[in-house]
Amino acid sequence: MNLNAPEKLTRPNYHHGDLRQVLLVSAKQLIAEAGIENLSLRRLAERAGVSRTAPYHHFSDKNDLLCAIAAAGFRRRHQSAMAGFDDDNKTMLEKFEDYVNGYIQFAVDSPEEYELMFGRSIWKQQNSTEELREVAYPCFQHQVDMVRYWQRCGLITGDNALRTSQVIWGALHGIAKLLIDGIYTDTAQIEEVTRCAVDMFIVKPL
Amino acid sequence: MNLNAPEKLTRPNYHHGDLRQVLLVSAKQLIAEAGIENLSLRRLAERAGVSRTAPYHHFSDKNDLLCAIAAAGFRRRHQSAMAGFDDDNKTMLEKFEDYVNGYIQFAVDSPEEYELMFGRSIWKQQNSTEELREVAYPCFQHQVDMVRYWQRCGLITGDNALRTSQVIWGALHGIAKLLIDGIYTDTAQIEEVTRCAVDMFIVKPL
DNA sequence: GGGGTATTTTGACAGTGTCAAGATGTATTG
DNA sequence: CAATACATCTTGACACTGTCAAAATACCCC
Repeated sequence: MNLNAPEKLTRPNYHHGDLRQVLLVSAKQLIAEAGIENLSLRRLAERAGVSRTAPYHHFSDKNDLLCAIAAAGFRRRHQSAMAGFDDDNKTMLEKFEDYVNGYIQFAVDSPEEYELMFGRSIWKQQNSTEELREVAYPCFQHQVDMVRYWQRCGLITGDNALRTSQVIWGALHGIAKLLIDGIYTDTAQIEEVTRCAVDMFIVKPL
Repeated sequence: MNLNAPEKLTRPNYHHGDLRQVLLVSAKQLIAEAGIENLSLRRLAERAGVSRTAPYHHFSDKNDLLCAIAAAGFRRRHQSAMAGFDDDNKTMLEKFEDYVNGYIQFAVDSPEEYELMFGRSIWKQQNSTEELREVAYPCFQHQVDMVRYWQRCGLITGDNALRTSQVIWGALHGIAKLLIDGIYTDTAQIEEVTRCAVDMFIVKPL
């Protein structure tokens, strides 16, 4: 019937079989290549060898897809952060340093994924999926727990772990954003800035 | 000729006369109402009572328009920051507190404008106009100068004003972003968070 | 096999930014 | 004053976008 249907040649079955997963990894690739703002469902479908509206049977929305990608990112990030913190061979200072460095490095290494995970598009005005929230909140909570630990160790001042954690996370988030959004243009200074951040937050030994 | 041309009725002259300015203020309104992502040149033109492509004779691009709006925002912000800092009736601590509070307040009061000014869309990959850069960089530089002042006063530790300023600005930027992007959902805590930030950055009196 | 459901497709609609050509004013110059 | 140059505005068009409705196709269970 339709002679201009190359996808039918590359795909033996009418049903794709694993479209949801393929869309997710393909979207991640597309985002890494061209940025979030250049991700379109249509191009995504084309890459998967599927019609324009096929994705809508696996994701209710474009926003739904973005939330799913972000949720995967949070899972990955959370595991990495926990692994770094639970390493008993490290001193508390090393743990803090690694946390700071790891946070910035994650953002710099995958700026587009970071932008998606912490950007406004999926968080503003009830856009976030329940799945996303369920994955992200433990991630946020873990940061508070770590800060509480460092406070009890005496590495960080203050007694309100939540507030302190909000400021520290804010600093890391802000530095990361200013870097990957192109405002801090000199990315060679990353190491110096993070070191300065660590110095400013820890209690100085006399 | 064209009977469906209501704009011709509301506008006596063929030439608008002040379209560039009207577009700027109209765009600012539209952004404040519906957010940056909902700003379209077409709706903007419609509001100004002008055809879709008329704006292109005053702004080469949508990006060009956004940069112009952001530049105006930087001018406003810069003046406000300078006025607050040059007030000789304030102690250095009060100046710092006012700077921090003013920064967060500016972002919370006009989240969409803040998003535009410091968002990636106009800064990433050579998107920024020369006019924007010329207005914004003094704004950034002023923050470094203030930090240097506070360091010399002994209010803030460290000897590298640039690095310290980058961390402090990062913290303010990050907190602001987490607030206005909807990740810190509890906006009632704003005051507490900013106070905590001030406490963490200043040298504590014994 | 038959009916129900999940999946995919085609068609369509309302948007978007932006380019090319033409129309209409204003300014300047001869 | 007339003619020419220039700025400004408009219409038409193109290639995109997200998303809905309806039809087609394949899979699954009774």
